[in-house]
Amino acid sequence: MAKAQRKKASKKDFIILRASAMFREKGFPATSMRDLAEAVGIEAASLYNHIQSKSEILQEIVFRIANDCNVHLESLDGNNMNSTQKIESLIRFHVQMMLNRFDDYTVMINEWIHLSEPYLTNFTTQRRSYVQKMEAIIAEGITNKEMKPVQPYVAMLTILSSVRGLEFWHRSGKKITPGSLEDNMVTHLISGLKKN
Amino acid sequence: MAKAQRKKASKKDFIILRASAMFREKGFPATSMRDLAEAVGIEAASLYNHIQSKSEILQEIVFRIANDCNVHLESLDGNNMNSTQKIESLIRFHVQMMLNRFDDYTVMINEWIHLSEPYLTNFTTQRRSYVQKMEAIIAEGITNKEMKPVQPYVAMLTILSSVRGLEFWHRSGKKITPGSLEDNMVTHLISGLKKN
DNA sequence: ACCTTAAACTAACAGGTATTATGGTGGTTT
DNA sequence: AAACCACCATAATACCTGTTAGTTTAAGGT
Repeated sequence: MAKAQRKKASKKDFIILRASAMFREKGFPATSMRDLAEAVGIEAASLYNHIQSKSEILQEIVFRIANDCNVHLESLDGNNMNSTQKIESLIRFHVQMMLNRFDDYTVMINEWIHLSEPYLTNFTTQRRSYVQKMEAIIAEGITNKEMKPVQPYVAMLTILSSVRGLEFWHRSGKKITPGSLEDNMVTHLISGLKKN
Repeated sequence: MAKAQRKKASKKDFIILRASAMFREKGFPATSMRDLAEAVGIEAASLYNHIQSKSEILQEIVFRIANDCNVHLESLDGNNMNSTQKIESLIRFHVQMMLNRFDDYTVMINEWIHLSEPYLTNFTTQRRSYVQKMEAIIAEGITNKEMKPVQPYVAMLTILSSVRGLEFWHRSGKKITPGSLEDNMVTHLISGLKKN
């Protein structure tokens, strides 16, 4: 039974894997269950032996990633880093998420709006909490005189949006290594934030 | 006749106006012609007295904005600004586009992928040309030792993506004036780029 | 009063949507 | 050998999709 369950979970995971790639490429509404079924290699109706609905697939993709982001943010609390170090850790974490889990991360960022209730409200609430904590770190950095007196909200937006933009780097054939990409980004965003 | 033509153009513009708002909120594929017709105040079939297809609406929205961006970029050539000033002008232009023509600009950024051929290829070609010119300005700034030796491609992505992120500012109820938003953004992005 | 014209309507089409019901197959457990 | 179960396909449901055809309404010009 344990084996059977493992096998079932793995097929479901495979479906979600393919769905994630298609949702990223074409968007959630433009991806049909027939498209997805073909990519998986079965008929559309057979998908429903493994998943409950199209919506459920999106939920799994989005909340897996969202959870991991929250866990990382919480992990910053214990360490005795200064504000700048915390923000740098945050940038590096998001860049790595974007690079290592490209489909899932991009789907979360671009397709969350197609979540159905109550998941939609749940997500926006979580996100508001997340960005507020991030703003608090920046505000702290300004108080400590580590950072320029910018609006924390604008700085937060700039940082998260820059990571989001890596979606295009991924599509283009640029031959820049992930490491140098990460460093470039940190340089630009952190040195723009720090007081000199 | 001139009057009739003006009147027809104005109704078509009204349809596109409403479509732009709906495409931004729900995305192009998730917006139905019946939804749009209801927002306009007529039946779905009646839309076709003014437009040729759903696709045409998207084309008009996207290429109007794209054209304006190209015109601004070309206008930078004549002036004798240094690289930093050019990039600053570019940032301010895009921020203002995002703030003043929010729906259209956001639709261009998020929904261009749903253009049909040959418009899709046309758009991506135009965009590649645009970003290459922008990278050239940054590369020039690095050669002139105005700017840090970052990868021009990464800096370009960071800047354009940051503007894209203002989409969330617009949704949220933050009470930051457009002017201070623009200045904050320029400060963060330019000072992160400049050599000190 | 008649003709034209723009722009709205209703009805319909051909195809696509997610999803459910049903029945069969092949392998595993009892 | 019998019962079970995961897994797939086929067929069908009820509805939504962009779009076309044909008709009606209303206003403007002669």
